[in-house]
Amino acid sequence: MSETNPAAAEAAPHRYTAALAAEIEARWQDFWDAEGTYAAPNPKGDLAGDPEVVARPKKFIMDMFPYPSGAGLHVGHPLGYIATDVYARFQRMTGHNVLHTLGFDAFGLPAEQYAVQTGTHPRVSTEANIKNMQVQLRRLGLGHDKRRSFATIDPDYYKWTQWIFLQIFNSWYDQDAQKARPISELVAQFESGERPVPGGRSWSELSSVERADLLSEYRLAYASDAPVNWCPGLGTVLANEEVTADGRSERGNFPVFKAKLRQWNMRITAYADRLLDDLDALDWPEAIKLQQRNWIGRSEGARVDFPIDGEKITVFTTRPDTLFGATYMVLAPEHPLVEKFTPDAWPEGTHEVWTGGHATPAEAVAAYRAQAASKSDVERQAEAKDKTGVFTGAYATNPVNGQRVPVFIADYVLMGYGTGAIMAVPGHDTRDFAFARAFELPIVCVVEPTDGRGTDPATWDDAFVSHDAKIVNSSGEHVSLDGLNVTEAKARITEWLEREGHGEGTVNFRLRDWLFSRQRYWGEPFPIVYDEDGVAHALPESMLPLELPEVDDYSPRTFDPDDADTQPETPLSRNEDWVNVTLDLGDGPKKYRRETNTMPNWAGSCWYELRYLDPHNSEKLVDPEIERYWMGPREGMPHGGVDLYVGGAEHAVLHLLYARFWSKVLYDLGHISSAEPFHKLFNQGMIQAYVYRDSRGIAVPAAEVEERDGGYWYQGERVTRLLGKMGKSLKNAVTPDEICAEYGADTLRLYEMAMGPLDVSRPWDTRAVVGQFRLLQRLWRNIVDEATGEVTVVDTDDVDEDTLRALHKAIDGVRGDLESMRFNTAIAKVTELNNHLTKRGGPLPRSVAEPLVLLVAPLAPHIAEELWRKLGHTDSVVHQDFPVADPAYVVDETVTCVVQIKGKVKARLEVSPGISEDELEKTALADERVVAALDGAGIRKVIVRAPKLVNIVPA
RNA sequence: GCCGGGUUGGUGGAAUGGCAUACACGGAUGUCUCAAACACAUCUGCCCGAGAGGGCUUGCGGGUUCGAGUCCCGCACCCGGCACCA
Repeated sequence: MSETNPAAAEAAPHRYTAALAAEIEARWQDFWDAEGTYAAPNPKGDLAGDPEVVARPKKFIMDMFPYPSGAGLHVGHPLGYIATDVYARFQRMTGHNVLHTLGFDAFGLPAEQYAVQTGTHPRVSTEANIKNMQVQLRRLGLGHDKRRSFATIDPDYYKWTQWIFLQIFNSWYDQDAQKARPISELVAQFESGERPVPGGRSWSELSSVERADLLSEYRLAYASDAPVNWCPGLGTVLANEEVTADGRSERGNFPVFKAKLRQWNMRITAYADRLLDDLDALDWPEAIKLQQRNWIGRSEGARVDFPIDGEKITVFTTRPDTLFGATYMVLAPEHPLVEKFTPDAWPEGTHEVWTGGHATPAEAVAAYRAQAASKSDVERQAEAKDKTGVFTGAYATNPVNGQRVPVFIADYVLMGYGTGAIMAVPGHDTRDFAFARAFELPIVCVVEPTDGRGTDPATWDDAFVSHDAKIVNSSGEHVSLDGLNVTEAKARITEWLEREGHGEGTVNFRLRDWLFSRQRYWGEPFPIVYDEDGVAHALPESMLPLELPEVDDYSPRTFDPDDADTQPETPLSRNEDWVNVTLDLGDGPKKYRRETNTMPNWAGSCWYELRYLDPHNSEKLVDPEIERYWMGPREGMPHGGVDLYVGGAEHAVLHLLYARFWSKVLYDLGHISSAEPFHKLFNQGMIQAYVYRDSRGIAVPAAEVEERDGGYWYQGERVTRLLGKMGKSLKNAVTPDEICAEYGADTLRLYEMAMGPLDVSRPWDTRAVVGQFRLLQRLWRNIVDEATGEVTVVDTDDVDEDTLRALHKAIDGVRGDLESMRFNTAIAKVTELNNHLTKRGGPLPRSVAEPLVLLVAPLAPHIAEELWRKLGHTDSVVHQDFPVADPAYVVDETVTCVVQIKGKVKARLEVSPGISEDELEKTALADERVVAALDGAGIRKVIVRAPKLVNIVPA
């Protein structure tokens, strides 16, 4: 609590109060800014500095940068920033050149929506939010190199985002070399004939449109028609989670249609294998690696062609070994071949449940498609248990045994995965089994069950799914798999399929290309123009940055909510002067139309680590020497990258995968030396907060809830307590500003670090913050006289053993804890030492006070800086060496040895740490409590772990 | 459903297979004070017992081990993520 009693303030005018903390903190924050205390020198360029510091080992310590929201920060936001700051400070004190800074991820939807509502330009509101956040963050004493900060909306920054887009646009993936290469090298291959042009003509015979279309097949950034959730009523495309279960928009409740839209894509799938393989060398949490592996979703299998009417349907299967058990096929409802094979009438004897009650196949297919299209993806998935579908009237042929198999459409098959078609093996696939039962389709057993259920599928309740069993009933004229195990059968059948031209072994990925355009205003404009033939051209580097133009209205044009045949009209497209331009792209002035989509929010965060290194470089994205210095490969980090990247686990796949992808392209093209952006990743937990709800379930202001009689009360009414997220809507937000005002930033920092291990979520408890405040007060009082403000430390060599041991044990423990980011236990060890010193009383020897202050410095930098100055030093505590423990004092003079009998503690002995096992055993067996407890019983065995433990096992 | 993580006092949490409950919050008592606050000191897992002391205890049930919060198997519950992935 802040000091309010005048009498007490008079008695202790120099007590460490909130007011004094505020004064100290403001003073040192000003000092650090003025001195450039946290400036990290580059080896060259405008940020070059002290060669001695540059020569040290480097540490690049980074946070996931924030989006500057209008709501400002609550105490949950800075958790990671404080952690990286403590770690960075520790690294500075252990001889490293530390790069630590923070920028802003400032393009995004909230600012645009605010602009639509208020007419305020997104730049205006965003920059105001950034300013506000900078004030809040500065108050925490974060040691950022502010020269390196930027926002992704700065034209100097997004110039390079656009430049990278052009690098990607102007590249293709060479499958032989397994790397990206400039598109000009592909053109040269086509020109020389080294690579044949599809269709048999020569490159010079192709029109410009044909050339552009061909290159588009190769470019790493390409435009294509992609299915999207189009909402005419809002005039925008929606993400899946913005669409309700019944296919309407969450906002406004308008209908949403699946529409094809010309969109930019990034060919991230070309990198699937490398993104997967390179994970192995990264120091990331296994859980996150696993999520990325699952997201990429590599599966080995085979493509199999099923002949139909002289053509074929190609399926992907991971179980080609079960081909003899394929009794029907299913296509995704959107599959383009469906119309082609749908006959005019139902074949003779078509089963009634197959037709869905429709008179013709065309009618049935149309009805099912309409029904599927009206449902959202979420709903299609929600109804997964009840298998729906309809017969197309067509039959294909199973290549392995020549059997006719009916072709269905069903929405459990997805157009976006594999080939959009499956062979159904109901005997050995759970979903196929359910579908077959619903539609009375034949089920065949081709994998011998190992669970005793027998080989008659009619008696089964579910499919038999196993990868470790014998193949049966799989013998045909041409090939037999009987008796082989699953793995052998896969190899045998794949070989057969390839030999006979019915298919091939293949690898399929779940990963899809990255949809890269948005119909928004507040994003990076594409540096792309279209000529009169509609061919896309890259702007030359000299025309970058392509700045966002002013527009009258930020809202997209809306349409009749029910009119599916509309197209989005982007805000940028309305600025005709900007859109229609005459440019000279090297072949004289010509008319062009600009691309009017903008890049997604991810773009700016895909490469920002690189710009921190060399933020003002106007010639290059980053100077190669500087990049190699901070991020190049090193011992233990073969792909290079940031030394530590801290952020929330919610970015496990998208952001981290996209950033890895961009790194690899830039690496392939020779722009950077690091093939991975983030060598070590750490996911901090969430700070949760209690949510109090009244009897109607409405959240009540958490700050006004009282606890008494074992319950929680708000305005006399009993309320219930649950753990939830912190935020405005749940009325439980606590801001760093209020904690700083009541206790100071050092207390807030300590509390956030002391709450628990950094990687787990834990609830905020404002009442408990005072504990860390008391720690700082006691620390202060151990060094400063509260009445006079004078330092009480004495210069003496005469320090008691207990204190030396307490000090060096603390140094040893805190060092290890900070290195491995166990900040909570580091603080506990500092507390223990400080409590020892409080209890000890008397003036502190300088040789104890100084290391104590240095131990605290990474955690509570302001008070440490103040005490360091009071102790007579004129240089900043930030660049002092972290104390090193004297091993002689880390071990105790005597240790407590526990004597157990059958694992139960029966006696404790004080012994020397160096005691031998024999002597310890003798001492233990001679102890009277042990003798009494053994009560004459013989001894079977004695386990001795000197000097801590003896365990006696009686006969 | 699948994948990942978790479950330790009134609360947040600590514990290389070796004294379970460090450190902090909260609580109790005392010293100081006219009184209170602050500070300092002592106590504070649960049960039995006046006490000495004894028994029990890391979600539940098994197992491995001289010894398990920690390793293995099964179950329950909680939190994330993914989801008809062929």
